[in-house]
Amino acid sequence: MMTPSIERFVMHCGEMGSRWGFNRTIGQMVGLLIVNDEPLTANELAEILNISRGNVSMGIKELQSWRLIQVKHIPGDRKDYYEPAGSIWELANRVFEERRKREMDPTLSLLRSAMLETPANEKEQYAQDKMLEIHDLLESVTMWASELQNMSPDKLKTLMKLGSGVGKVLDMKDKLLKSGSNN
Amino acid sequence: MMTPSIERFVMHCGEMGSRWGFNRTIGQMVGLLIVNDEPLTANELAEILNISRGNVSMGIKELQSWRLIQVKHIPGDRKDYYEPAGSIWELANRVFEERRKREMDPTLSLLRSAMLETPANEKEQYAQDKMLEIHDLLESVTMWASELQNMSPDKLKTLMKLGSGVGKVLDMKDKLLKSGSNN
DNA sequence: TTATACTTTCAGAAAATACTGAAAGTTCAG
DNA sequence: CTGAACTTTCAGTATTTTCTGAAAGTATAA
Repeated sequence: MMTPSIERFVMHCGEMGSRWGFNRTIGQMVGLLIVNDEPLTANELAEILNISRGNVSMGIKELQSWRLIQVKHIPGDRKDYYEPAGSIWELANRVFEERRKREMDPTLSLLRSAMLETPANEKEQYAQDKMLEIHDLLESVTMWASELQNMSPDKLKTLMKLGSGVGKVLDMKDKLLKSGSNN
Repeated sequence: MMTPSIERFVMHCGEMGSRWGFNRTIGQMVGLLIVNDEPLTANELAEILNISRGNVSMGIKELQSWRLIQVKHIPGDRKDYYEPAGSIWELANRVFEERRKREMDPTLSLLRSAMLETPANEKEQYAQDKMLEIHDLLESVTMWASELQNMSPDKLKTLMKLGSGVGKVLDMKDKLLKSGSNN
């Protein structure tokens, strides 16, 4: 049903699934939909991956909540066909964003409320200091990440190609600003 | 044993644990060690978190493999005391790096080997094209991430503060290079 | 309306993961 | 060496997560 190299890829997605934030089956499903050259129905997914129809249905719901797949209707066919919701680049962005929401936002919100309390003693003061440090770091990172995500893909790609070269560009910027301030 | 606000933070770390790549207990352990103003022994961890001594021992091993905690010996005391292995910034870096290793490197290596195969038909050709796209994206991201991690924290912080302003700096760079090429 | 072709839901089963505690291992002072 | 103080290991158990399949739900054609 799958050629060996495709199967290897799909199974790998399954194994990595839980590290990427979902579970085995869901990893396999999205992997398969990405490398398959045409949309698949829920029944086809179940058959190809050897999992129950119910499991596929739950997986689809989850993948839709991540905005990674979408329904495609084929004229004259009542079945729901599924395909990736965008290019690889877009999918990667969605995973990134979704994980940010799930992994950082709740913590940020907990920390914000912790910052409002008045430390009752030395130990609490120490703890609050640390929490503030974490809060500030998390906040810069999330803000930066969301700003990067709003940049055009082209610019982002340029930036990535630049690599550690950004350092040089930053230095340049400083010099320019300094000489600019003399005007 | 813990003040309410500290307990709230530690329990939150437990709940987020699995999203961050470890499990509940390990999340609690690292959370507690971070906000506690002094190193703790394995027995203290077990007692404060109400978990078995054996569980603590396994958690310590895991946290050491992430390079998030380290042993501290107190003169004249045979017990092993544990404390965070560095500043919040350093810890965050380690988590980031470790996750990159666990979440991207294996996939990159699978994809590299998939690129060596010769597609047998249309479907395989399509799959290989997609895999190449994923490969290239993952590769740029990992390379960029590791370059950023090698930058000095100061520069990284400047870069983050700059936010989407990097776009402007990039434009500036282009202009400078262009005018520079006239020399 | 009914039959058909499809999808979703969810209770219970199966599988995976995490935890306990007792036993074995280590280290070191005396 | 011996025993006390500490740590690690791991088989068995508990908990959590995932999966199945049958029943219920939905939509449409006739």
